[in-house]
Amino acid sequence: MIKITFPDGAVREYETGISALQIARSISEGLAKKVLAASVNGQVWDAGRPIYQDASLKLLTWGDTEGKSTFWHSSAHLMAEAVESLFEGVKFWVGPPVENGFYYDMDLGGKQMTEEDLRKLEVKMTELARQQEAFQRKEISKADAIQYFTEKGDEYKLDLLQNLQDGEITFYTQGQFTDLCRGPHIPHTGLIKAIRLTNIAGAYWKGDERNKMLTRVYGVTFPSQKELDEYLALLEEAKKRDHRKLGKELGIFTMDDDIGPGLPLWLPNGTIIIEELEKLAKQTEEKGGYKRVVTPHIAKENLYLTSGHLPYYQDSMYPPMELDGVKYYLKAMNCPHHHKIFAAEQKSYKDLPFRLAEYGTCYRYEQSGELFGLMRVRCLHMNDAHIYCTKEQFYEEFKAVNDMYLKYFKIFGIGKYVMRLSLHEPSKLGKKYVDEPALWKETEALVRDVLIRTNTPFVEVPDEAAFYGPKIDVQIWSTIGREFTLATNQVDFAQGRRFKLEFTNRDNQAETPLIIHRAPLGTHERFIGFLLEHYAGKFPLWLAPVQVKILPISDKFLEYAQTLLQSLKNADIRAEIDDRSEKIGKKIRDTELAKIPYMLVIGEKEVAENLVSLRKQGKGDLGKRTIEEFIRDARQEISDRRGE
RNA sequence: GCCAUUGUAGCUCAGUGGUAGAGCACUUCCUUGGUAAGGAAGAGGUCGUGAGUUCGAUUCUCAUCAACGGCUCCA
Repeated sequence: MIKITFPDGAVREYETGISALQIARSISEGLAKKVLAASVNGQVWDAGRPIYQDASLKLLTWGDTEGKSTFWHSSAHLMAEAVESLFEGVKFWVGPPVENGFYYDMDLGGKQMTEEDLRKLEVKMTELARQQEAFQRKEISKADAIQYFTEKGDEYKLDLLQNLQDGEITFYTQGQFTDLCRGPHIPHTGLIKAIRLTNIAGAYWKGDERNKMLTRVYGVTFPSQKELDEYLALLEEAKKRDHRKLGKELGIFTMDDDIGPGLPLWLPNGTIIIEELEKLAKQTEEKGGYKRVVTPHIAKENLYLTSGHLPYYQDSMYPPMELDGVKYYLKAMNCPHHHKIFAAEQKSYKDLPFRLAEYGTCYRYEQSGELFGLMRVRCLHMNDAHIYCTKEQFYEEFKAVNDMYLKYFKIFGIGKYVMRLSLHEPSKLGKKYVDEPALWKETEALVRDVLIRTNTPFVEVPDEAAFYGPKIDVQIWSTIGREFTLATNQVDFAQGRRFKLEFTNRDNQAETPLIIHRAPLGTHERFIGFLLEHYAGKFPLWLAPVQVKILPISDKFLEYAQTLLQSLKNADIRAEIDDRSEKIGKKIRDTELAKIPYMLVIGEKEVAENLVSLRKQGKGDLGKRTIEEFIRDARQEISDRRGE
């Protein structure tokens, strides 16, 4: 007999060799039907695998992350089985679960897969699932495994086997399909009730662009049709919040073939948002002791040779234009320009920290396949600043930057974010990173220290630093689940020396400052793209391009509307009159759809009483008040930069 | 940059080897209506661009550009 400890602390005895599935069945048949896998002593196992020793046990179902990923992993195998039956000679690479479903990479031997094939595969998968094929685990020796795949002529699985040792190799078989796999899997394919293969994509073998391109098929499955339907509905919702769609509908930005890929044109509404964001940044930076500067969009080649950017990033800079035998580049970053401003006047330790801020326009020739709406563009406006400070000042400065991030997150209601401490990879010194091992260690420790001392939660990620120093990237998620890097906060020990930046210290010695690069609001492009999805286009009052729409019941009241408009304009509130000869219902509907925060409905009664009827977007009628009252409240809401 | 898909009116989309349609938006007229769509008429496209096949191409083929989905990349 063995002792099994359950998550609630209960301990029960079972016969040696009992499986999690049998235990579940002993509790209830209903539970047993839902069990997908089991966590045995913290390890995820097949639910049907016998347990021979005392263990802690957690039954995993659809509600558990591991249960879900096991389900999707098994679904990938089911898909592979279907693919094998429809595409003879297919060879598989890997098929893991992902955040929303699974994929399997495969070599179709020159054959092409189409959307129609996906539908056929879905049918085949459903058919196979109905047969309730059990997933059978088999431990196998490396020699036998190699023999199996050699006979099959599968070089991909043989490649995988190279890195595996005897004793850790297992095969899983369901129906006609056998795969090298460490598992675990769900008990049988019959649990997979709803199947949707979502798309076909290319993916480099082992993620290396020098390798062969494999075919990757993505899919998602569910234990019931209802859940699939809900998932599809969610995708529909996400589509409506897509910043590219909203950006067009709300007149924020546009792209034009004649301008060029990745070069957005900011429409008047979008420009208002840009100006409001810059106002916020200027106010915040003013308080933080930053000085504003403006620098040119181009510079001589030599500047980027000095900074060290050119050898690292030449391919992603627009090619140079040559004038009088000198090459000029469009700037891809603002730092070298700011360094030159630091160097323009003699500096003493009394001038430090020296903080320069600029909403700098940069041009980056991003690979064509990288371009993505506003999120990834070739012309960007960066909320950039550089802080030149001593090592002693570093902690306070870095902390102040961190605090600034948090202040912004509060204003914009960004609740979910992850700070990623990006470190260098020692083996790539001199290639991807500046070859200064001691300085890397020192600055990485400095940054880690700030995060720890300020109790900032963070994760460490290796091999993601900038070439000149470690950095903190802030990862955020838009409400439709899109993940991206918003802000970045970097330490730079390299460029100060390269530019021979110096200040005179207390001992009358020349010293090189540390440089902090920071961009809490990222770029206008990415941030506004994010905000569009974050707010679903319903901007808070302070950001809304049009804040108030005046809706006269009929054009008899246009004159009164004009006096209201004038009052609003005098109070710096962005307002418009809907002077079309439409019914009030139509005017309200159009204003609601344009996501304008406030509507002032005026008719005979309002004119007689010298009032306005206030209506809030999405909330409906709020009743009557004087225009002065409305202006007072609206101005307060704007100056508070209120989110809701 | 690589693999796959898509490109028709301002927007969303239908359609065809014989030089194109809907809804919304737009213009004009009628309507002056009280909290999410009043009515009528009209204007608008050399079907992404270039070449080829064909008596004839928006439709078929190729190339090219762009967008979208991934991969790789992101100072």
